Amino acid sequence: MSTIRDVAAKAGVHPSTVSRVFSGNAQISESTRERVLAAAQVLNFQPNAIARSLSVRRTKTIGVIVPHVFDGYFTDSFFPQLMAGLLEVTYARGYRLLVGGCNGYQDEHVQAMDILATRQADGIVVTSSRLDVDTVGELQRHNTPTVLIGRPPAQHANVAWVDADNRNATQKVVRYLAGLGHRRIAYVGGDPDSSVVKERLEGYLAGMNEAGLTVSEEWIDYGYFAEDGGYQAVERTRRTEANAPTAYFAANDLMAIGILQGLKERGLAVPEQVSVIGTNDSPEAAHLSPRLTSLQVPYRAMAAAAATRLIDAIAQGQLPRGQTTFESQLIERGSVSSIK
Amino acid sequence: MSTIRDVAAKAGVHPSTVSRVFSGNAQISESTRERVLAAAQVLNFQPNAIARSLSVRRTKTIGVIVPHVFDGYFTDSFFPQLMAGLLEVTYARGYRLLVGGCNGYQDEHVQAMDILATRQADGIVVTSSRLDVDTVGELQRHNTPTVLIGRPPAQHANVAWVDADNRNATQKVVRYLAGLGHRRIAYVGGDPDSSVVKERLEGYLAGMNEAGLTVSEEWIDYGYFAEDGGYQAVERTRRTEANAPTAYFAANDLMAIGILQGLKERGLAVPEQVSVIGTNDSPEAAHLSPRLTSLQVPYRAMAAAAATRLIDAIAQGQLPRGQTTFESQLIERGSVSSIK
DNA sequence: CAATAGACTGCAACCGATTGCGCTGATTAT
DNA sequence: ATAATCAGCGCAATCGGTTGCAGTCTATTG
Repeated sequence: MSTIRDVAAKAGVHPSTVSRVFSGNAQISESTRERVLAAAQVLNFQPNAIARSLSVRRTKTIGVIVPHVFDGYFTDSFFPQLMAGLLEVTYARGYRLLVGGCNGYQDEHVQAMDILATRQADGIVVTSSRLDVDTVGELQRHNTPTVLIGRPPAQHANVAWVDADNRNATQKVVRYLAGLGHRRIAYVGGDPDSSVVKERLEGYLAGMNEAGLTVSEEWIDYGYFAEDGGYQAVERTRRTEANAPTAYFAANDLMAIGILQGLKERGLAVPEQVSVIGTNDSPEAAHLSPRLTSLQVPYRAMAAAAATRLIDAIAQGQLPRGQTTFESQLIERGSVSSIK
Repeated sequence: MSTIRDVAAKAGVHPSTVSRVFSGNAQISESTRERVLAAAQVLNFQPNAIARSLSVRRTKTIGVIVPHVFDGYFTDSFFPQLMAGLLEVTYARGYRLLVGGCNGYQDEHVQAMDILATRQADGIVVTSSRLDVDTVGELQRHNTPTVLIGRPPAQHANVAWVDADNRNATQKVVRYLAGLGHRRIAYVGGDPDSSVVKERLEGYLAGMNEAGLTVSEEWIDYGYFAEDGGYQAVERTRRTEANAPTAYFAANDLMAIGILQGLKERGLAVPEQVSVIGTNDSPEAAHLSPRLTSLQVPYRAMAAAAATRLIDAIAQGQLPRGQTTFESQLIERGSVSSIK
């Protein structure tokens, strides 16, 4: 591989001139430009991005950590949409994505810090916020370009984030269900330590309250985002049939599928006897029977917005700011009906 | 951010000593090690990975290009499985993944070359091989660590690759269908310019031949991996009902879903009247009705193998070699029945 | 015609690590 | 007691670009 000095020698100029020719932003006479380009051509010269990064202290890369050990992570539609949104804008802006695995929330934090501390990326988007690991706090303390997908714990008021309207959307779902006459509505969340799940729970509680419904502890369960968790949630929520929910809201479609399955095995018809609403509008939702009504969260748009905000900030040499909430949309299909 | 020299100054040693302490592989007395570590501690020193990369000419990163403009790419289960497999091993080996978008096959080639030429990654895994863009050839010409997922065109015999047994698996599927009494079997491929699709077509032809069945041109169609393509494929393959296929094999589940839909609209019952087999065993396959029989291709394992082979080669400072074929497995569900 | 303003390009000091070589002092072998 | 060995560490060159500063040359202005 040839270097800038090889080209300089061949073209009879100083290396700095070659550099200027390739970085574009300098006054170079047409004749020397041509000579340099010709020399580069025959030497098959390509500037070394690593050397450039070292010099300009910019990598044109943004980092993202994915918890590769959670199988469901790749099955759920969140991940593909996240990547799609991220790539859409990184590509358009001439950036690339540095993706690292991690084996849990604690490690996500370690990996994120590592990527930034070692200057492998210009900024990072972090996708999970859990209350037990203060990733956000440390990221802030290090003054490092970060934008979250998902709202941070309250103590970090001025981090940049994009988020879905988890609380409101859930409240709306409950309102919708209550409007159809449902009085016993179950909330099946994912990981109870994640902030999304907490926000949704708040929305659920608010919605129940708004509708004048008292909630029974039995209706609140956690399926940890897995199909089996949804399945078990129906067992746990239906100990006494008199108090059993007539509607379920699940924090993703995988759990909703588990719920559908559990209901079916108990001989309960959906939507005639029990209604079910999932979240994420994953590809399979439209193909289940009954077709699953699902709360569509615009993850792709959120990811794109996050990347845009991050890259804008990096370009201007400052920390990202701003916080945007995206509206979710209920995709009504066939898994919900009213109570007569 | 502090540098190795800051630490050296504070610890009263030479920068090279600090370097040796951090890279681990050198004789350093316990006392100086401690002093250096202490100094690093208070200065919050983290070695700059970019500088290190420049010096050692290794980035601990492997590249992969994803065609982010194809919507279906993110909906299909190939992408998540690819990433899962790649991350699983890159993580374990202390590598990270550099992901770049691209807007088509030609651009995939450009991006791949760019990542390598500019030394942003130590190697690359390329996922598509089309005959009209000679990515593989150029990659080889540049002597750059590459492993393909998918078999390259015949002229590049000694590239490293992992692939599914596309030809054989398809032949087996046809044999299976023929064994059930089907005589008019359709093949609905994806992009006809991709080598996977060509291999599958060969397998299809071989299977038909083996079963002593003559194939009608009308049974071969291309849905370009999209649901709508599958839908249209049934229109095109059923011009004359007398010659209409009694079984469909689709190159992914998305197209199979389209086929299911098209069949339904024509009032054809699956599997009673027509059988359908998809490919990829995507999450929705198990939840369709009828539940879709699908050819499961072990993409995750293939990706993991590709990454392993690549990293092994990089670690030994040589080019990856070796070619492995993975067996696909037919997951039998409810969309196939025999012809009486 | 002298002075001044650009336009080009070279110089050299970085960016932040790594590493072969050599020196010093202590330990072990003879 | 001397020589040989080796652990431990410093020196300085190197990886491949970038960029502020200054010098040269040409063109323009008064």
